[in-house]
Amino acid sequence: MTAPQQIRVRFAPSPTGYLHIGSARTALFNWLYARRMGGAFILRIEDTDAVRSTETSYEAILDALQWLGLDWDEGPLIGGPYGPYVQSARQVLYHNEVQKLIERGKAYRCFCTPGELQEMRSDATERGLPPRYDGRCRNLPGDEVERRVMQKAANVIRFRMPAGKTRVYDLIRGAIPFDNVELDDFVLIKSDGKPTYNFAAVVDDAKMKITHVIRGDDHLSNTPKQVMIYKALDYPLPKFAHLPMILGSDKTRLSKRHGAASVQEFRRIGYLRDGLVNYLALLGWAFDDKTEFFTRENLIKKFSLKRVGKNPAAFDPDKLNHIDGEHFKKLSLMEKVVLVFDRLQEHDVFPSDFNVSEWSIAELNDRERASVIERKETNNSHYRDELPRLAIIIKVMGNRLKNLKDAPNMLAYYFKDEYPVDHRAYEEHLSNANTAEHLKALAGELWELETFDRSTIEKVARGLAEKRGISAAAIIHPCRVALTGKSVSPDIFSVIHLLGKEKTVQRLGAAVDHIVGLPKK
RNA sequence: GGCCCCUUCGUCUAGUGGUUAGGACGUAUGGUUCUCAGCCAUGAAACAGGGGUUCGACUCCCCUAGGGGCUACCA
Repeated sequence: MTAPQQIRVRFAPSPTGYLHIGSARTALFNWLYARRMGGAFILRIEDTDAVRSTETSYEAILDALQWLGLDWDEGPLIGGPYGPYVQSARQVLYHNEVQKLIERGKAYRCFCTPGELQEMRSDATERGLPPRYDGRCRNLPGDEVERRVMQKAANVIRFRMPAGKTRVYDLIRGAIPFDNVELDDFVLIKSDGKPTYNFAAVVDDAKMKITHVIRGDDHLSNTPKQVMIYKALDYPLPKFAHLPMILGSDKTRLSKRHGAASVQEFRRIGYLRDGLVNYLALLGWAFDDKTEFFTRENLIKKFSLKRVGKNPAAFDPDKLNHIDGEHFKKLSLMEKVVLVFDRLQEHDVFPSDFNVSEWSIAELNDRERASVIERKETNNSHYRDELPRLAIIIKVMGNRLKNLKDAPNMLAYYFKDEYPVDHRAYEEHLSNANTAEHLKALAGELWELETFDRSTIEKVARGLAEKRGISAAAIIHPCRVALTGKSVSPDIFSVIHLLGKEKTVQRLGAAVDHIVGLPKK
């Protein structure tokens, strides 16, 4: 009995842009598999495309992975026994390996120019043949090759594809047959000396002892070529698992025109990382017929490659919102407060000239009060005094605030005088002269209050309605629009309380002015 | 064009020869309420099409269609 070999998987992005949501899903599945199996998750940067690779992108990708919490066991920043983990630093390796192939007659130098190749292809296409390399440099005599290399003639190194068939075994799709003639004498080393993706990936995966290659579906057609390289180099073959693609709502490849497409965009919008991770896990994988909510620990516990599906999945923002919301809902009040607080700061929702006085902390229970006070003392933000009131606001908002991302817009009216306004609500509730009278009276009574807490406010408002012989709703609805700009909000008496006496009276006054200023009908 | 992959409600999916084809998102209706959210109740909504195999196909095979990928000195 040999000890079971350690599972090693890798995520190998090329630094040519932000971390795309599809790549993030690939990274996640690799990470989950590694964590599930007690294996190693390796990060490798495939920057063999000198033109498109950038340093900014490299940093953005690492940053996105860190934010997602997909920590790697070997790779950039931390190194490892099989480094370096950036392909541009592994040149020598590729050359040694390709040298072996040349010596074994499994690869050869090709001196064809891009122009010649282009001609070759259009020629073939014209004659209705598949465009392939015609093999004209396949059997150049050795001394001829040597002579041209000495002359520094530009050349690439091609794989000498043998005739026959190659079968790929995919963990998700089973056996897939390919005919080698379709594979072509593809390029291993470009004329700039850099390896192509197919070659570098194989050498690195082999040298890094990768046991499972889990990657996007778009690589499936590359796999037989890679299998041929493994065989030519006598490398042990890893297992392959090709994940279905993630598509946009129109079932075409997900891109910017579908809205957010990169991890950093979702982060900026305000999604919770665990919400995004949970949603991504559900794209192409399902644990059973009902479970959808997963913490990352549970994901690790339940993940398996066997339950990965074959069909491409369309990205559904609605469902993401829902899953994200489920994670937000599970947060404790203080966790929400901290998150929302930071987010409001990022969105400049705390203008310095907006002060709310005369509200009470009585709406919090003892435990909540203690923890918010502790939080306030340890927070060093300029706006930390807002924390207690924010805690009450979030409590009062309850499940109306479904996602963190909505906080700046939904809560703006509590913190500043410029907030989104629904004009239809104004027309509906703030257009009647009687309403102006009611609101004026309400403002007057509120202004006189000694104790400005929720129950007193409610008593006053309802009492006023009774005195004036109108329904409470006739005051409540206009009041809501006057104070929040919308026709929906939490319990209006709580809103009044949280806005404080001064702001409430001020906004009621503005609403009265608005009605009075309306053209007479 | 060639090769390869994929195809269950609008979307994500469960399902592995015999099920009223299940769940979730979204959506519709009613109830509760100061609005909304929530909650409760009730709906609508799918096996791409056609051939086989079989006593019996969503499930197995073939074809067609549609979508996707590869076909680069991109990854």
